[in-house]
Amino acid sequence: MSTEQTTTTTNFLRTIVSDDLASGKHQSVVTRFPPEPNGYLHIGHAKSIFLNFGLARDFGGRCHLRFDDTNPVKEEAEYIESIKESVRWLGFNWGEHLYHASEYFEQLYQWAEHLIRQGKAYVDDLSPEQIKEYRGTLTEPGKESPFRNRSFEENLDQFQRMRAGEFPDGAKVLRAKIDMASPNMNLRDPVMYRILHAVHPHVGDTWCIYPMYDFTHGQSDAIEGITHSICTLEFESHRPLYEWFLENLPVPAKPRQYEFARLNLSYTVMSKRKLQELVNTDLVNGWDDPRMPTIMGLKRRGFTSAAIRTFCERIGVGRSDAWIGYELLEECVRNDLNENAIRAMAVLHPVKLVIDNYEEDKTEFFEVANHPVKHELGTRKILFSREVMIDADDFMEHPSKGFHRLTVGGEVKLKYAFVIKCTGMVKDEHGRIIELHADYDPGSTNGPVTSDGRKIKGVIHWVSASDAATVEVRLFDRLFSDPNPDRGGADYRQFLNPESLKTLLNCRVEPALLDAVPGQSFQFERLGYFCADEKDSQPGKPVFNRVVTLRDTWGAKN
RNA sequence: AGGGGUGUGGCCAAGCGGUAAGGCACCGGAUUUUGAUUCCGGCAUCCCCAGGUUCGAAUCCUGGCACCCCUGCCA
Repeated sequence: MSTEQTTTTTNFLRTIVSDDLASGKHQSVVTRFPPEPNGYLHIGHAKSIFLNFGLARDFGGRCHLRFDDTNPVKEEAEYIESIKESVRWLGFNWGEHLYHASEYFEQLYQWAEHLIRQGKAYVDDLSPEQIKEYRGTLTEPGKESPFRNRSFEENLDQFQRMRAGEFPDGAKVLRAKIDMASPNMNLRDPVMYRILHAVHPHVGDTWCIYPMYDFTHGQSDAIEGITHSICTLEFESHRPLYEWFLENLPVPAKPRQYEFARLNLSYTVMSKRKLQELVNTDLVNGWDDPRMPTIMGLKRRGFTSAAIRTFCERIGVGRSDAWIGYELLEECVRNDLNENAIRAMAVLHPVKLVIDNYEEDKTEFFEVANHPVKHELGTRKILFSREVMIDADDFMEHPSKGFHRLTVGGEVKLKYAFVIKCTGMVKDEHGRIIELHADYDPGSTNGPVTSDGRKIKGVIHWVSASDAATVEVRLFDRLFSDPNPDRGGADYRQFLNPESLKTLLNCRVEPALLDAVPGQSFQFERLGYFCADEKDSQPGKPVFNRVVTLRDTWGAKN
C-alpha cells in the first residue's frame, strides 16, 4: 500500500508530448536523464528524474540514463555509482538504456572534422584571457579572432595534432564559426573542444581533447533518438546553439530541447558546488548526511522514495521560478509514514514516575495495536510496572494555560494503561525535577476515562522503567536557519543552523525496538517518525534518526 | 533599443475568448486512548499595472513595471 496519488496533474510538457504523439510527429516518446557524475544527486534532480522517467512511463515510451561525462577533471567513478543507486531507489528503471556521452567521443570527433571541412569550425590559438576579451560584453559585440580564417587544411591539421597530444592544456581550442556579434553570447564562436590531459573515469586515457557540453548534448540526444530533451531554464539561451549543431551536422535525428524551472527548496542550498563544499569542509558528515538535500541524505534520514515521488508530483512543473517550502517535503513523508509506520513508545528526555499505590513487585502486560487504523499490522504486548519513564516535556510544574498534560495534582492518561494523578515531585540540589510521584486509578484502562466516568484530556506516552532499552536518538532540524541561504552576496554558510543536529544518548524505548533493522521506520507516539540509521546502527544497538516531527498545532501556537 | 524568459490567492499550479480546477498552508467544526490521523465546511468578483479590441478577456492588441538567466577552455 502506498499513499501515492495515482492521478497525474498535467503540465506544459505533458501537453507537448501528448500533442506530438497525437499528431504523429513521434511514434513514441524518448526522454533522458543526463547527470554529470561530479557529485551526488539532490532533490532537484529528483524533480527532473520524476519528470523524464514519468513522461516515458505514462506515455509508453522510454527514458535513458546518460552520464554527461565530458569534463574528466570534475568527474569520478564514485559519483556514477551513487547516481545509479539514487535513480533506482527513487523507483525508476532505465533497463538497457544506460549510456555515457564519452562513448560518443569518436563520433563527435568525426563531426567536428566535418564542421572544419565545411569551414564552420576553426582552431584558435588565443589564450583563455584573450578569448574572454575578444568575446565582448552583453552590450558590445565581440571581435573576431585573428585565427578565425585559417584554411580548412590547416584547421584539420591543427585539430588532428590536438588529438594526438602535441599541445599542452589550454594551448588551443576548436571553436564553431558562428557570429562574434550575436546578441546571444552563446553564439559568439563557442568553444567546441579543449585540450585536457586528464584520465577520464569512463574511457580512461584514450583522449586528451574533450568536447564541451554544447557540442555534446544535442548530438548525443540525436544518436539515442531522444524526442524531447528536457533541461532547466538556464539552458534556454543555449537552445539556438543546440539547434545550430544539429542543423549543420549529418545527425540521424532532430531532437527538440524544452526547458522547465528548476526546484528551489527553502532552508537549503541546491548547487552542487556548495554541497560539495559542505562535504569537503566537514560542515556535514558526507554526501549522505541526513541533513543534506541529497537523495542519499534524504534516504538515510528516513524519507521514503514514495514520499519524494509524491513531493515531485505535488510541486508541479512550470517555467516560472518556483520556491517550494521545505514543509511540503515534510508533509509528504508524514503522509506516507503515518499510513505505513508501526507505532512504538519512546521517551526522549526521561523522568522517572513512581506510582505509589501500585504494588511493589507487580507487573502486567497490555496488548496494544501496532497501528491505530491498520489493524492488519498486528499487536504487541507492553510491560507496565510501578516505575515508568515519561518525557520531561509532558510535565509542567507551573503549567501554562491550555496545557493538559501532567501537573502536580493533575490527572493524565498513560496511553494504553491507566489514568494517574500526580501527587508530588522530587528535585535535586539544583532544583531540577528528578522524580515524580502519582497514584493510579485501577479501573481506567479503557480509554482516557476515570473509573468514575470522567473524561481525561491529556494522554501521554511512557515506557516501563524496568525493561525499557536505552538508545541513541539523533534529532535533525533544517540545515540552514534562513529560508534562502543563497540570498544576497552573503556567504550561505553563515546561515548554517547550529542546532541542525542534537544527539540524545539516553533515550528509553520499548525493548522490541532493539531489533529494528537499519532503514526501518517507526512512529514514536506523539513525537514523530524515526528511522534506524543505515550506517551507524549495530545489531541490537540501533541509532534512530528523527525523520520529521508529528504536526503539532498546540506546540506551534505556544 | 544587448538577447532570452517569467509574472494567476501565503507557496506551487490548471486555464489558451465565454464568465477563476486542484494541492499545500491557513481558519472554523465533528470524530479520536497520539494536542497526530481522518472527516466535513470556509478560503481570488479576480488573474503585475495602465489603456485598447470584443456582446464578452486571466486568455487578443499597445504601452509600462518587477523579477530571473546569458560575457567558463563548467554542465
